[in-house]
Amino acid sequence: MASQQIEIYNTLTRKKEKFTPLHPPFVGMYVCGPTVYDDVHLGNCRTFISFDLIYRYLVHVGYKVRYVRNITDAGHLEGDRDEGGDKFAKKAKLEQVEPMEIVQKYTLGFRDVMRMFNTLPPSIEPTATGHISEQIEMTKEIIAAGLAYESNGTVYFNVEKYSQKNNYGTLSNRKLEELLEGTRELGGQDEKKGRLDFALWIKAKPEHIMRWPSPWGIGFPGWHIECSAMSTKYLGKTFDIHGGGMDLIATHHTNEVAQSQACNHCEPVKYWMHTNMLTVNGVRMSKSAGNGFLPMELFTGSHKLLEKGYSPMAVKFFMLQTHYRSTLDFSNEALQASEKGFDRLMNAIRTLEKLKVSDKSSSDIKALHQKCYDAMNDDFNSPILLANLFDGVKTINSIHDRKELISKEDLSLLKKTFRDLVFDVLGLKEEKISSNNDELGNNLMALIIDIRNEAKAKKDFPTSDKLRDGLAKIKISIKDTKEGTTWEIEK
RNA sequence: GGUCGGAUGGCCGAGCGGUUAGGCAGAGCUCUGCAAAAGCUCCUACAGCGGUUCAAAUCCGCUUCCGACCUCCA
Repeated sequence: MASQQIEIYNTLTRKKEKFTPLHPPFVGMYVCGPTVYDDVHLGNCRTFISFDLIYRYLVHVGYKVRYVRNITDAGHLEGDRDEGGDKFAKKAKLEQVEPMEIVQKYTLGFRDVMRMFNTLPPSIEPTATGHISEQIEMTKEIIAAGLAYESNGTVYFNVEKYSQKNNYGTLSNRKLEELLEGTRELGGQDEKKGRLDFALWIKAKPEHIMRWPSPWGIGFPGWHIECSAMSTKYLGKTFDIHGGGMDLIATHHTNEVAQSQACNHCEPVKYWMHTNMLTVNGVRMSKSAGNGFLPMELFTGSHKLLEKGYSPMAVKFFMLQTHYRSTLDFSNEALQASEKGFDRLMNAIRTLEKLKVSDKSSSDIKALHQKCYDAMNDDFNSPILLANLFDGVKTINSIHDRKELISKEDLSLLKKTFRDLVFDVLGLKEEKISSNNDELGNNLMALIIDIRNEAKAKKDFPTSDKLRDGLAKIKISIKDTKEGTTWEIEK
C-alpha cells in the first residue's frame, strides 16, 4: 500500500482531489506519446519528463504502476478535420523512404533522447499500427451502439447524437453550442453529417501507402481511436490516470472520452492530468510555429538562439524547477541559472557522503524529510521539493564546515531523503566524473596534484597555477579543500 | 469573436488569507598564496484602481497588458 496521500489536479473537475486508485495497490496510467514522423522537440520532452516524475513518485511511494505510453505511427493527417495528407507518407516521400522507415528512425531517436534525459521506459509502449484490429473492433462497437456511421468508406463519430445522452465538452468545459460556433459550415458534398463529427476510420486514397482492410474497405484508423483502443486493452474500460499535453484537451482527449464512453458505456478515466506548454519568448514552442528546439541542438549548443550547450540533466533540472501545470519560458539566462543550481545540488550530495556524525543534530532533519514529501504529495510540486532540498544543501554544507551537527540516525535519514528524491523520484543523475576506473588517468592526476602541491609548498605559485590553468583548459577542475586537493572532469 | 489561464524582486520561478519560498545574478565579509568551493550578511517584489477582512501577492469587482485553445501539434 502507498505510504503517502497524494493529491492530484484533475482536469475533469478543475480542482485538486485526493488520489485513490480504482484497484490499489495497482495504478493504471496512460500518457499520449509522440507522433513519430519527425524529431521530438523540447516541448514534447517536457511532457514526458513531467509524467516520468509522476510515474517515479507513484512507484516510489509503493504503487504498482502500469505505465502505458503509445507511439503514434499511423493515422495522423496534417490537415484539419480528417483531411489532408498523411504525415508519415509526406515525410517518407520527402526523405525517399518507406513510411515505416520514418517511424523506425524517429521512434529510435525519441527513445535515445528520453534515455539521455534519464526517464524510465514505460511498462508498455504500444503502437497504433500494431493495434489495427483492436481499433476496427472498437469502431464496430461504436457503430453498433448507434453512435457512428459509415459514409463512402469512412466512419464518423456522431457527436450530436452522442451529446443527447452524454456531455461531450466536459474536459474542455464547453457546451456543444459553443463548440459548434467555432466550426465552419459543411459543404454540400461533405461526407459528415455533423460539423463536429470526427473520423474513426478513414478510407485510403489510391496513393496512400499505409493501409489495412476493414469492414468498410481499405483504409486506416483515425487519430483519436488508437488511444481509446490501446488504453482499454491494457488498462481496462476505466483506469486511474490519463495524461498528455494541455493542447490535447480540446480535441484529442475530448474525442477519446466520447469514443470510449460510446464503446464501453462508462467513464474511461478517473483522473485527467495535463502538462502545460514550453514557451520561447512567451510563445508556445510548436512544430507549426517553427520555434522548436531539438534536444540535440540544446545539448550541443548548435541552435542559433543559444550561447552554449546545456547538459541533459541541467535541462531536466530547469524543467523540474517549474510546476508541470505552469508554462515554462525558455531563455539562456534561465538555463544558465539551472545549470549552476544543478551543480550545487550535486556537489552537496557528494559532500553528504563525507559528513561526520555527532551525538546530536542541530537541525530538524525529520521535518525537512516531511516537507519534501508534502511537496510531492501536493500535485507533484517539484519546485517546492527542490526548494526544500536546497535548504538541505545549506544544512549539508554547514555540517561539513563544522557549523552544524548531525546525529548518526539523522545522517542516514538525510542521505536516504536525498538519494530517494534526487535520484529515484526526480530522476537526476551525476554527470561529472571525479574518479573512475581509468587507472592511468587516476595515477596521472595523482602525480600532477602531487607536483602542484610541492610547488605550492615551495611557494612556486607560477608553477602551481600553470598546472591548474592547464588542466582547466582540458576541462579538469582543481579544488584545494581542507581535506586535500580534489579534481573532476567537466562534462 | 467564444472559452480558459496568466501578470510576482535584475532574471527564472513557488505561493491559494497572517510565516524568509528556492535557484541564478549583484554587493560586502570569512576561509584561501591566489582561485574555486563553502558559510554568513545585504538587496526583499507581488500590473493598476477600488472593495471585503483584525489581516490580501493570496478573496471579490473593474481596468490595462500577455498567452493558450477553438485548425495538425506534448
